[in-house]
Amino acid sequence: MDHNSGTRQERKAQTRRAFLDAGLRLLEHQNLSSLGLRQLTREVGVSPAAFYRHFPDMDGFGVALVDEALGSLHTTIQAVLAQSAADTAPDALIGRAVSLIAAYVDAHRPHVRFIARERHGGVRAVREATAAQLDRFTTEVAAGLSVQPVSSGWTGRELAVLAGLYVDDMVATACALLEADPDDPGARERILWNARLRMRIIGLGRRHFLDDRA
Amino acid sequence: MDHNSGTRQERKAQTRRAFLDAGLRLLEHQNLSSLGLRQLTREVGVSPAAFYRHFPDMDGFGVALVDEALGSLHTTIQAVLAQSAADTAPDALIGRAVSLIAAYVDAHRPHVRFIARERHGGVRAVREATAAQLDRFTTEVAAGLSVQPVSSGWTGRELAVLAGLYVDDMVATACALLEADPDDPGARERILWNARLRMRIIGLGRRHFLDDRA
DNA sequence: TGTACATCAGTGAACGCGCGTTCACTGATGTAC
DNA sequence: TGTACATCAGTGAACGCGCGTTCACTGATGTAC
Repeated sequence: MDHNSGTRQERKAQTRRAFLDAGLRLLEHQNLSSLGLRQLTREVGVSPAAFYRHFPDMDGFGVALVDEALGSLHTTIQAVLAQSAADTAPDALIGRAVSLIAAYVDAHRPHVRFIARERHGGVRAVREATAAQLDRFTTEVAAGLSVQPVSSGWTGRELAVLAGLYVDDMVATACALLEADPDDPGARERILWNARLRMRIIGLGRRHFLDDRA
Repeated sequence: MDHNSGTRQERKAQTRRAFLDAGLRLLEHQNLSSLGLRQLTREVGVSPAAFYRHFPDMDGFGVALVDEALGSLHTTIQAVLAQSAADTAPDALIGRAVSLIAAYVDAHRPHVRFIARERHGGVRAVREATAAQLDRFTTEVAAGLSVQPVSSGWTGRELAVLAGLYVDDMVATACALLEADPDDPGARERILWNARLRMRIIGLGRRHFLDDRA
């Protein structure tokens, strides 16, 4: 560790942060289950045994990373949904949502990479933690959709499915942005164009859902 | 190896198959990048060095598994698309597509698990092989959609996006089926109900796309 | 058909290496008086 | 404020272990004559 400052518990929190940052750095190019404890402590600059002062084992470390990566997104999503509730133009909302995803991927690339990689990865505890966070997003989006006039006549279950479709679509777009070839400047724009079209198609289906049922 | 039969090259092919099967078995519960060569050869019942007679390294083994898991799906998808071209009722197609996914997941659970796990996993060669196969699916679905009357007026690019949306949606449904709690008999039906509703929403968006543009 | 040689899938021993975990420890920070 | 004791984040050495890769080998199968 560097010569840190602050109280003992502040120093401890700093080291914990260093573990999380080092983990995200290393996990850009490998799976959690192939990340070694010694490799991690080497990157942090700390002895192997120090790890156990902060996490029970690698699984526990992974769960901490999930909360780190997705925990802060809830408030952001709430904000976008609140804006959309006050807005009538559907295409404006689509643009805003897609921009939000692009900005989040740009600003938190290692976090998104980690979630994409471990969402279906080999560590059960991490899969479950990720699923729990994504379920929360779906619930929040469903709540946001339900207050819009277009949603009258939809059952709660149908709205939940629609919200899940949006969330999965956003996750797919985030993954596509991750894999985009950085040497091809058009790739990114193409993905965003595709993302807007996809949301537009889903939105159209949403608006004509009741006509179809009637 | 057991006392195999056949010519020398047939025996070799049998051992290769045993490697792939053992790999799929072990990869139900771990990542490719944490699968050890010795662990794999132990499962096959062969000496560690034998591995190198069949694959250059673990990455090469992973790529072989991708082709194994997705290669055979193309003909199946072609068949469903051909049926759908001769069919006018859109809901019949949805039911057929969802049933196809459910049947494929049931029959090839380890393959699907492997793809879900390694699609965004830590091995670049495997990610690229998976992406290539899924791109082929998207192209095939786009071709299938383009011959339907509903698609007149759509540009090739728009059709490709729509096909990508369908493919991603099917992958998401397959993953959901994998994670379904086997102790909850209703979970499976709930997922299939959701999948049909999602496809219905997308299909509705598709049908009203041109009205919207006009 | 029988014989002599070539091929090559699988063997088993050996190598050096980095792994996760444990343990008693150190010494700076915190606390009670 | 000063002193004596408690806490606890981080250390460093030690352990046994399984890893990937190499190598010369064996012996059954294949081939040429």
